[in-house]
Amino acid sequence: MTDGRATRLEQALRAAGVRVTRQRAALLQVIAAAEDHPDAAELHARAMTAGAGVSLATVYRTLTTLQAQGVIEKLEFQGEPARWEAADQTHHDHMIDVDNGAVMEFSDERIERLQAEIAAEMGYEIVHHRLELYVRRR
Amino acid sequence: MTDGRATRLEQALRAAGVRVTRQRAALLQVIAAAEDHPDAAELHARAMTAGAGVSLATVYRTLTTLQAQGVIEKLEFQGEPARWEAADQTHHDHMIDVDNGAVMEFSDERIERLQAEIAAEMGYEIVHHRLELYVRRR
DNA sequence: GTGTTTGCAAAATCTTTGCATGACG
DNA sequence: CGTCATGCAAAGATTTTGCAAACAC
Repeated sequence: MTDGRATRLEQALRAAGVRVTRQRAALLQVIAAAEDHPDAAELHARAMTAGAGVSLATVYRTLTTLQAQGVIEKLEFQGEPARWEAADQTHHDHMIDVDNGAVMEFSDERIERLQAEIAAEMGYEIVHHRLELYVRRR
Repeated sequence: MTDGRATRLEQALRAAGVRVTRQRAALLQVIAAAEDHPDAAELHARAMTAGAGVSLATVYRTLTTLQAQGVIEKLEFQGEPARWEAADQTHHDHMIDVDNGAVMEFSDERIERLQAEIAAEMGYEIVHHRLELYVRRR
């Protein structure tokens, strides 16, 4: 079975002048399959396990490229290496369990609205934002 | 004129078993005087300019210590070295102008409340959080 | 074909650390 | 004085980059 989403993505990338190399295709697969939030080293390991020869340098370059294309998003939690997630979902923020490192997603349009209001009041518009809740089970 | 705040802080540190060395006193001064959000290298430079001999390693160790004491807070904006600010103010979040790097502070109790609500609904309590708005003038 | 992308290894950046020496309380 | 802190230099961790060879379109 062919992965429809990956194929569509590849076409979009080509249309944007980004070459879909064997390495990039492999990383797209790995990212699409990820249900967590892996960092560069982890993505590299998964691509290698999947049989795709890719260098870590290429992983980094590819992540930058895919981010510029809006295909993936970069997450930078406190003091950890950057993590990545597919951007094909609806917007959400993250909640991190400080005891076990679990990362959960949540979204709240009231908060989104308030952020936009606050920025507007100060004469700005939001380009992007970052909201992370570091939490503990109660 | 003596700096009342710095003196009180030093007493609190000593009470907590933290020695107030010449280097730490100098850094406390520099941090108290800072009206911006300097990183370790910048704090080091300011301390040196002020005539205090301090090594960069000590600056890093001191920042870690002061953070553990709740005296300062660590800010980690996207892809920059960590910045620091005195913790003696009321809680606030940050807004960063993506065009010129200016960092502004803001606070909104409605957002704070919503965050706590969301965490509670999922069975968690907030240990700390991070909210950054990357903005552009409109 | 030809301009992009890759791999490798080296470098860059920021931060931490081991160990002998110095100094705070 | 005993213990904690400092300085130095070396190491760590993550990410970036120069350059020649390989590849996508």
